[in-house]
Amino acid sequence: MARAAEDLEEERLDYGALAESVGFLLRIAQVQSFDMFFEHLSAKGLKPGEFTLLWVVGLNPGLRQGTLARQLRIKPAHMTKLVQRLVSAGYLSRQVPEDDRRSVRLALTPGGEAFVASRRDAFLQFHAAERAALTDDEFRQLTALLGKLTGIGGPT
Amino acid sequence: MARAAEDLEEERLDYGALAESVGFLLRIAQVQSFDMFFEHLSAKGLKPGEFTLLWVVGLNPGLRQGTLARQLRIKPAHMTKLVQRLVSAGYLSRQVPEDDRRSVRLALTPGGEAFVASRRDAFLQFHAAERAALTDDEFRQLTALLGKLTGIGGPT
DNA sequence: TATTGTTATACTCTATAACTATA
DNA sequence: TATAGTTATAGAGTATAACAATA
Repeated sequence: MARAAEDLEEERLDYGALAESVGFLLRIAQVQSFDMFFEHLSAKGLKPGEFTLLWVVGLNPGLRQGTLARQLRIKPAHMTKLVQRLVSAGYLSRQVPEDDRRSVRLALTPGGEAFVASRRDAFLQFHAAERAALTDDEFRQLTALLGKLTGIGGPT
Repeated sequence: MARAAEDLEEERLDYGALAESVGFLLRIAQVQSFDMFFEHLSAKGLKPGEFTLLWVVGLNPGLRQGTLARQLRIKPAHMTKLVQRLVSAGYLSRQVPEDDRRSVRLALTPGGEAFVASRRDAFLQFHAAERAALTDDEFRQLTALLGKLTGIGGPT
């Protein structure tokens, strides 16, 4: 080979079939997105996993812990620790219902409500920044396709 | 069991703006994809990160370690450990070039070549399984959009 | 001084399995 | 017996910062 200078090599590698691998592209895109999240929101004390959990519980109060774990693809063992952390922080409350005392139902505390509300704008702003790289059409296509892959969202 | 109520709760949560968040959907889709990767390929001793690295080095021999880290969005500190592991496994060789003795250039060993070659079919099969959930059109749209987001692939 | 890669520490998340308490 | 959640351990990946060698 030896046809390439170093900066050319920097710009465009040969990925072969990997360039058409959904899994690989998802991985790269997701890591980029996390970087962007931290750039925008780490100063506000937000972590993607924690904020997502609080957000979803806020919209679905009384949700069972296991249901949440399955929906967010978080492993039960990790969910336990995540919930403990957010309970300690005063954002989340746990309630064991009478009809099935094995389970745990989650809700935001007033402090949790306030925390989500105060970060809501920053989160939506980040959301908008992610859209910036795409046209409106592309954005709709992408969210629809990812929604189809994940079973989330779909026709709203 | 109050099965009806549980199924309903299980099926469709309210995600609010999160259902249209590219970052959130990427995260869920990517976790699913990793699960699928492990189902198909963990028996072959493949891990996504390691196989990707070997694959790309195989297609771009003499690649600099730092270039690879930036392209694959792997942090330098982690890249060092990843490379050490693959060198120990006998799949990767390191060479310090004369013209810049700070840098490291990577190539597959014969063992590494054989390893990638022997897993190539299983990897392409996994790749095909990921496509199965989408029509050809949707697949092309998705890879094109992710390619645009990541700067990988694009017009070949 | 800046860059390349290494080392070290800490944290997040995942994988797995054993455990409890309920059903 | 099965299910919901917990605990414990190991590992993969990331963030951060300090560091050595080289440019």
